[in-house]
Amino acid sequence: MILPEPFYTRTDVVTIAKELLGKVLVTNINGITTSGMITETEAYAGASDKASHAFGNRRTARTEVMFAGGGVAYVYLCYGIHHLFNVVTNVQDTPHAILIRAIEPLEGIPEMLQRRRMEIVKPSLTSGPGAMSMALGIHTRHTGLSLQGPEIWIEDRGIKLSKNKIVSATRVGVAYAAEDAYLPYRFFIQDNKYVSKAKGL
DNA sequence: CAAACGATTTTCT
DNA sequence: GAAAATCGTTTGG
Repeated sequence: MILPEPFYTRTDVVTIAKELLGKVLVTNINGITTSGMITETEAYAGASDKASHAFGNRRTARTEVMFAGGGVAYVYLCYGIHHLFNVVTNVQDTPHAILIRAIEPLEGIPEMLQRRRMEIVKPSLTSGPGAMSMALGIHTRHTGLSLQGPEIWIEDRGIKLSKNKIVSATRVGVAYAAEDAYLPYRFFIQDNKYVSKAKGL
């Protein structure tokens, strides 16, 4: 089943980040369906989180979509090339978001390989936020889209993860965020090959 | 209007 | 393991 809007509009972004592990992210772009199980996420707690683009309720053209109610996509460009896919959570005017950092490929693997210009499947296909977005065909033009489909959505396929498989750690690439850089807001599935190897621990 | 920066990835040593 | 690449967004003049 597709995760309904109330799943996203809850107020505890950390809880939602943990629950997204094991769910399936699906895209249908230009008629091509690709999907994968979410293996790694990071929570960004809006106004009170120095690592968030919306820290202190900073509103710009780019961050505006985070101020919408939960259940929409926030896609932005980093380092000029990488499209990073986030899920907006919480209620309207509270800019919380969850960065999806890695997935384990399920459907449309040939298409993902083609988009990444790779020939064989290996963990680098979808481990890491920029790589994952490219494999799924996610583009900044998809920012603001509803996660109820028809182009991007997240499904619960009944995958159960035992709690000791969920590991928390510090977030990646947020050293500039001072004390908030040490918050354990990164979550991933232990022993899964499709978790980004980026520095972080 | 111009300059600096980064929630990363890839490639080379 | 370390360093470079690269451009939209943000910030300052």
